[in-house]
Amino acid sequence: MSDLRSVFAALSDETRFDIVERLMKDGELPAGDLVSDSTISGPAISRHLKVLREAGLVEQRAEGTRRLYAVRPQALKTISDWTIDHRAFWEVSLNRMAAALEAEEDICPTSD
Amino acid sequence: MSDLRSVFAALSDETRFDIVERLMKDGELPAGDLVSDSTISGPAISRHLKVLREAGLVEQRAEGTRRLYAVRPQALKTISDWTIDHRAFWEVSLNRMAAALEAEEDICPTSD
DNA sequence: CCCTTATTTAACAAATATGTTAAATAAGGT
DNA sequence: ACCTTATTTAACATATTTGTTAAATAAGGG
Repeated sequence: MSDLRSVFAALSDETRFDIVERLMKDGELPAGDLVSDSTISGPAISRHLKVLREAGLVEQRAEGTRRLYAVRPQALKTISDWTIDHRAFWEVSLNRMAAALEAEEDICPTSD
Repeated sequence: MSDLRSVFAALSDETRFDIVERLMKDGELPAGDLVSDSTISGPAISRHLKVLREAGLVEQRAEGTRRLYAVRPQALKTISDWTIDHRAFWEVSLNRMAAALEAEEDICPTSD
């Protein structure tokens, strides 16, 4: 799977999305902390972390018996770059829509 | 599923990702054109289009017997906004990594 | 060396996703 | 009304995903 698509696949799952947001907020955390936060089992979290690792969304570092996980900023940049690559399409479209809305207001103004 | 996560889920599939890129490149297209471009069956494409619609990634417009599909720019903006919301995390991290790399170069310079 | 803690792997069941073909629906032309 | 074209829905098989519990692995302490 392409880098970008596997990143999207990884983030489409709620558990994994929450893990990524948590790691961005709190920084590097041991797997155990992510398990305690979650309602699902350790093995399930462990497999989610593997999916995130394989998608390049997180990296793992050993410290004694613990495994510390952190978000790889490059993965976020990959997504950002994709939106930027297509900005010409969507930003222009949104502006045009806003303008059309304004023009409509002139014809049939609302309370605000 | 949250808006953002269902957008990610929709884009994690290659067929759907390709459809979205095609529609951004060429603009509004009838379902039939998307079928002819693809190696998979009409019904399969039709179901992919439904997933994209339900995720808010595309919108459908009827014109006679044809159904014209187009990417909804808001969906792209939703993704862009998410990366921007977290830019403080990933951009700073990347800069720090670049700086660390530079510092290392000073200690053990390479051929370039 | 054994015990505890931290984490992953294995084995399996249930749910979800994706493709296929055949049938249904809808619009338009003759 | 009937036929053609465009698209979707239905029914079904298969593959993938995701959760569970039990067992395996790895590091460190006594």
